Amino acid sequence: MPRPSEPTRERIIQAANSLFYSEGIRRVSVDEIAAKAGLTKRTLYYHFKSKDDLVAAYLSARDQPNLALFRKWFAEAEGGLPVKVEAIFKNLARSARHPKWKGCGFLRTSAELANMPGHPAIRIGAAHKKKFEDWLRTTFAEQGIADPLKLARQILLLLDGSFAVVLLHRDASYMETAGEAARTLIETALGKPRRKQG
Amino acid sequence: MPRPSEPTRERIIQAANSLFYSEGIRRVSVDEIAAKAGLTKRTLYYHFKSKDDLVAAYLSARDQPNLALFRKWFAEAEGGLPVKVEAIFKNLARSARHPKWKGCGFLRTSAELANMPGHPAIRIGAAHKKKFEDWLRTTFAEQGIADPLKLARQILLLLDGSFAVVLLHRDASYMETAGEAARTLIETALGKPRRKQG
DNA sequence: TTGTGTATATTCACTGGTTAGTATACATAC
DNA sequence: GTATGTATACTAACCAGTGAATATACACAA
Repeated sequence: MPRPSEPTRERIIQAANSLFYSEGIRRVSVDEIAAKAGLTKRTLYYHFKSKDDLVAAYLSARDQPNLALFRKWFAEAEGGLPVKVEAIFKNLARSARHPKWKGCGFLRTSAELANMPGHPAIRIGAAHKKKFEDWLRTTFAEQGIADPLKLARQILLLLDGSFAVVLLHRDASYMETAGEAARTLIETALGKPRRKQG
Repeated sequence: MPRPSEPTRERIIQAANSLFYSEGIRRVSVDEIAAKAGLTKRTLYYHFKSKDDLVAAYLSARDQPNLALFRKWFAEAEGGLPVKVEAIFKNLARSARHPKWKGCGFLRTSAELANMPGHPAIRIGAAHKKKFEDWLRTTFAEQGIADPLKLARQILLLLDGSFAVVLLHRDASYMETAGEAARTLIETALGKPRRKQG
C-alpha cells in the first residue's frame, strides 16, 4: 500500500519521539519504533537513512513546539519581568509532576551521546538551547537590562539545572526553587531594591 | 592465578570507571571492561553479580573523591563565602576544558537510565548530590544565612546546570557565568550592598 | 476509455555482529 | 581437601542495516 508517505514519515517520528524520550536512545531498537509506527523496519529505512538520522529527526520535531510553549507561558503570566520568567519555572514544575515526564529530551540525548561530540542530534540540541538563550537575551535587552546575554545564560543554567536535578531526585519542587533564584537574579540585574530572597 | 582479589575488584572498578564515564553505560559491554581490566568476563562476574551491580559500583567509587575535591577547592580559596563558592565554579571550568571531560558521571547516568527510576545507580547518584547539598547547607548555616537550605539548592541547580550546558555546548565559560550567578545569590542572601552583577 | 511504463512505497527474509549471563573445568592457597 | 579465584567455551537473544521482490498511483499514449 503506497502513497501515505508524508503521514507515514510523521508517524515514524511520533513513534520515535515517544520511545526515545521515555526509554533513551540506545535502549530503543529500530524494530521497536517500526512496530510502534505500525510498519516494518525496511519501510522505516526507506524514509530515514540510519538510526542516527532518526534520532536527529526526533529532536528536530521537538524544537519548535518546545520553544513555543516557553514563550506562551511567559506571555500569559501577568506582571513584570521577574514574575513572567518565574512563571516558566512554575509551569515546568507542573509538567514535571506528570508520571511520564523524564526531563529534557535534548539534554538527555546529549548526555547519552556524550562520546560522539559531532553527532547531528547534539548539534540540534545545542541549536535549540541557543534559540532559547537568544529569545531570553532579546527580551531582556528590550527591558533595558545592562548585560542581557549574561542574564539570559544565568537563567538558562537554572533551567537546565532544574531539568537535571528534578530528573535525579524526582522532586519537582527544585523547579520552584530555580524560579525563585531566577527572580532574584533578574531583580538584581534590574537594580530593584534588595530583598532577602523568599 | 588466584589470590589478588581485592586489587582485582579494584582494577575492575577502575576499568568500568574509565569506560562508563567516557562512553556511557549502555554503550560499554561487560567484555570491554573485562578486557580493559586484563581478565575474562567470567572473572568479572565472580566479583560482580550483574552489569547493573557494576554500574552502581562505578558511581559509588566516584562519590567520596568528588566531594573531597569540591571541599578542597572551597577551602583553598581566599576570601568570603561568595568568593569561596565561586572558586568551585572556576576550578570546575578548568577541569571542563580538558579534552577527556564529559560532564558529571552521576547526572549522565541518571539521564541514560531515566527509564529505570529505582535503579541502584540512580539512588547512589541522588545520595551523592544530597551529600553535596547538605555540606553547602551546613556551611551556609554556619555563616548565618537565613534560609541555608534554599540557598544550597540554588547553588546546586547552578552547578548541575553548568554540567549539562557545558556538556551540550562544549563551552566551559558557562561555568564561570554560573559562578557569577552563585556569587550574586549568596550576596543577596547575606544582605550585602546591592551591585549590578559583573 | 483503456493499456502501459515508471517512480514511489512497502514487505519478507536475511546477514553479520554484538551482548549479558552461564556451565564446566581447572588452578592455587591454606 | 576445601574455599577461593580464574579461564575456556558456550547460549540465547538482540540489533542495525540490506537484497530482492512486490504493490500501488499516476502520467501519458493509443
